[in-house]
Amino acid sequence: MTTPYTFSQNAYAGDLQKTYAHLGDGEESGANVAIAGRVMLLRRQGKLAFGTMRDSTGEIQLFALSQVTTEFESFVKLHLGDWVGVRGEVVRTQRGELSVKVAQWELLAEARHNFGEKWSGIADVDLRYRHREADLWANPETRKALTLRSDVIRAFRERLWAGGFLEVETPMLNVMATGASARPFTTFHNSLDSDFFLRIAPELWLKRLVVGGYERVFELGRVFRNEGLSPRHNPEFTMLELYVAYWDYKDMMAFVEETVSGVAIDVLGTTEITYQGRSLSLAAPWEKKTMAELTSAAVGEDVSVHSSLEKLSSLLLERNATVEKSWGTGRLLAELFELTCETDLWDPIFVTEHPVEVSPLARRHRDDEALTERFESYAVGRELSNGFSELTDPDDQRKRFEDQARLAAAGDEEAMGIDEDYIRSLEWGLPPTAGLGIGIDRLVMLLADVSNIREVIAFPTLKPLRD
RNA sequence: GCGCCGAUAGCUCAAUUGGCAGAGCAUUUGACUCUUAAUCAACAGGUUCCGGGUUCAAGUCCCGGUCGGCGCACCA
Repeated sequence: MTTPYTFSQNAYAGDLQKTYAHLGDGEESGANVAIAGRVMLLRRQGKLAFGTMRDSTGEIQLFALSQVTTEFESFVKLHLGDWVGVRGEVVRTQRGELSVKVAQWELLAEARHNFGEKWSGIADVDLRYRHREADLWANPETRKALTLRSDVIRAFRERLWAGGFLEVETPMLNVMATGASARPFTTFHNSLDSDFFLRIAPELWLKRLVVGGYERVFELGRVFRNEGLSPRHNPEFTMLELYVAYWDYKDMMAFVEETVSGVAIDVLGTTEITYQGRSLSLAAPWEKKTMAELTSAAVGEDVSVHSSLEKLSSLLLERNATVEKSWGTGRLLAELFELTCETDLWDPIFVTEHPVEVSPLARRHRDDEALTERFESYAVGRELSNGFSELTDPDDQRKRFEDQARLAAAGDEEAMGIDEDYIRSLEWGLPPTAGLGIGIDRLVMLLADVSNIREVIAFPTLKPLRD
C-alpha cells in the first residue's frame, strides 16, 4: 500500500467546532479546509456516508456523498482507525452536526488492527500499558491524564522561568548513589572499566551548582530507585528539584504552597479538586505542624526526639512495628509518625522539624540541634514534596555521612556513603540555601484524579513477557 | 518477595451443580440520500493464558507456571 509522504493540513477539528459554532442546521459556510485524523466511526446510508474523524484537538463529522466525494465506494470501505486526509467545505448537516463535506480524500495510514469497542474502550490493562498507542486511541481518559501530565510540567517550567530559575542537567550515571535513601540500579561502563549507579536524586550536584554561583537552579528529570512496584511506585519517576540561595525552609514552604496551587489553577483552573470521590483544597496557605505535634496527637501522649528510647520503642512495638537496635530516638519518632499519621493527612499540610537522624542533608534547626529545618508536604495521605534549609557546614556534613556509613555497615542498604567530593564542594562555600523536591508523577495523579501511577506514565515499567 | 483475585472470538463480556463454546461490536457480503454507538439481512470468526492431573465428560475441579490487578513489605 502506498501512502502519501505529506498532507497539507490547514485546520483542526476542535478549532472548526469553535469557529463554526454559529453555523445553522443545513447551512454551508463556503469555507474549504483540509483536515486529517483517524476515522473513529463510519455510518453508511446508501449513497451518503457519515464518519467521525478525530485529530489531536477533537472530533468532527465527515459527510460524504456519492455525487460529491471522489472514490466514494472506497471511502465507505475505510476501516475504523484508518488515518485520512480530507479536503472539503465546512457545513452543518440538516440534523445539526458540524461536518466537512468530503470533496477529495486520501488514505494516510491503514489501521490493520482495530477495536470494535466504540463505547467500552480497552479494558485489558496489560494491553493498555504495553501498547499505550492503542490505549490513547481507544480511551479518551488516557489521553486526558497524559496530556495533563504535560500541562503540569509546562506550568512548572513557566513558573520557574518567570521566577528567575536556571534549568540545568546533572549526571544520571554516578559513582555513588546519593542524595536520598534508596537502593540504586547498577550499570557498567566498558571503556572506563567501572561500575556506575543510576541516580536516585540530583540533589548534591544541584547544590554544587549553587556553590558555583547559580543562585536559583532547577532540574526536572528522571530518577531511578530499585524498589518494589506498586500503584504509587514506578522504578523510574520524574522529580522536580530546585534550590534557592539565601532562602530557608520557611521561604520554601511559602513557595511550595503558592506554586503547587498556582499550577493547579494553570492546568485545571481551580484549586478545589476531588480525588477519588473526596474533595480537597490546594489553596494556600497550607496547615503547618511539627512531626512531634502530629505524632503526639496520634498516640495520645507527648512524644518527641527527646523522648526516651524505651518509650518510643514500646509505642512502636505496641503497634506491631519492627524496631532496629541501631535506631535512635529520631528514627523511632519518624517511624512512629509514618505509622500513625501519614495516611490520615488528607488536606495539604506541611509536616516540619524532622529529626537530624533521618535528615542527613538538612541543616540543623536553629532552636534544637536534634532537629532539622525540614518539611514534607502531604496530601491525600501521601508525601508530595520534601524540602529543607540545606546543610552548608562541611564539618557537620562529614559527621552526618559518617553516621550514614555506620548504618550502611550495620546492613542498611539505603544508607548513604561518605561523599568526599561533595564535602570538598561545601568547603568552597555553599551560601544559605533552601532546597525542594517534588514527585511530579504523584502530583499529576492527584490533579488527574487517578489511583494508579501507571495512568500518568506513558510507558510504565512492566514485567517483561517471557518467550 | 508474600497473600488474595483475574485471564473465554480482533475488542467488550456471558456460559446454572462438571454436561454440545455464546452475544454485541469489529471484519466479510448485501440493502439503504441526513446519520449520530445509524438501522436491517447474511456469512465467517475459538490452543477458553501455558503445562500437567482428576473424571465417562473440564472454560468450570486439583497441581505447577506466565502476565496483570489489589493489599502487605520497601519507598516518593
